[in-house]
Amino acid sequence: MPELPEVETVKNFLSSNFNGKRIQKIKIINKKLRYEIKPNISKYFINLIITKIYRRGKYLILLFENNYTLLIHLGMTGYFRILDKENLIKHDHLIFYFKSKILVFNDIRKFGFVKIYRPDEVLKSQHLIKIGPEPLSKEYDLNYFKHKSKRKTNIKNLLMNQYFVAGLGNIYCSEILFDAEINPKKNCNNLKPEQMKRIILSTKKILTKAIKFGGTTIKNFIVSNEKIGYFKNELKVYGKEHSHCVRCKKVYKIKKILQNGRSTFFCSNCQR
DNA sequence: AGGGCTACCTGTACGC
DNA sequence: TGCGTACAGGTAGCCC
Repeated sequence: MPELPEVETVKNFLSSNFNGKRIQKIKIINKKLRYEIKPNISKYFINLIITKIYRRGKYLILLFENNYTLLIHLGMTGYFRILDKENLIKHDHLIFYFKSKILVFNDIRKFGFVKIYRPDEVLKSQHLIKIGPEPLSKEYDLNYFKHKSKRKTNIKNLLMNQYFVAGLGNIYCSEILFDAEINPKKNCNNLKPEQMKRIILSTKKILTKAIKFGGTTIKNFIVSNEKIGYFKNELKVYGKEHSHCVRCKKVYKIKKILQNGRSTFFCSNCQR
């Protein structure tokens, strides 16, 4: 599920609720996620305060006062719930007990994970060492794009590649390319600088707007009762095959195709 | 080397 | 109602 705007929303939600808060107890319900949760996880974090919560790409990093970190990925269906009292449901895997709140990690498909790292190790971990720049940073600019887009694939797959730029997923790649008026099948070797510029600007514009709306709710993106997920109403092409294009107004021009086994949505009339 | 395919897991929607 | 199939926002490891 969660792409950069959703993970950013989760980060803000966790920060506002648990930054500076002390974990009293941790309970593993099911350790078998993508990677096994260390059975001795309590040993690292019990009675310690969360000092800062970061996001890098689609990853969450929780920093504790003893300098150990939790690296968390939500996979496709991972999410957090806050409870007043323990009230578990199917696919709850990990519980953090605070003084007055309980934080539960739930993940139906178990593609997510929770790993323990020393702070000097987490950025050098296999997950973070090779990923590309943050799309909202100054580093992701025309100069970067020119030098790193000399690839033998199409622009959709390039944007999906976390080593090229971190945090974009299947929804936002379609939305970004629609906004930039670029055909997702276009070979990234053939992009003109002017088109690269449009992709960069659209990336920043769409992500910024999506974060402002609290990300996109599709199925499993639940963050307690917070007002989130309203970018779903702002989607222009994702999940809208056979619709008319909101830009060129031609009917039935939103097509769904497969690229690298994933659905791509685009306007076959105005994305060139 | 890097790009494509597949596996991982569970739920849902749909056709028959 | 039930069964089989396809598909769903993710990554990573294998293969060529």
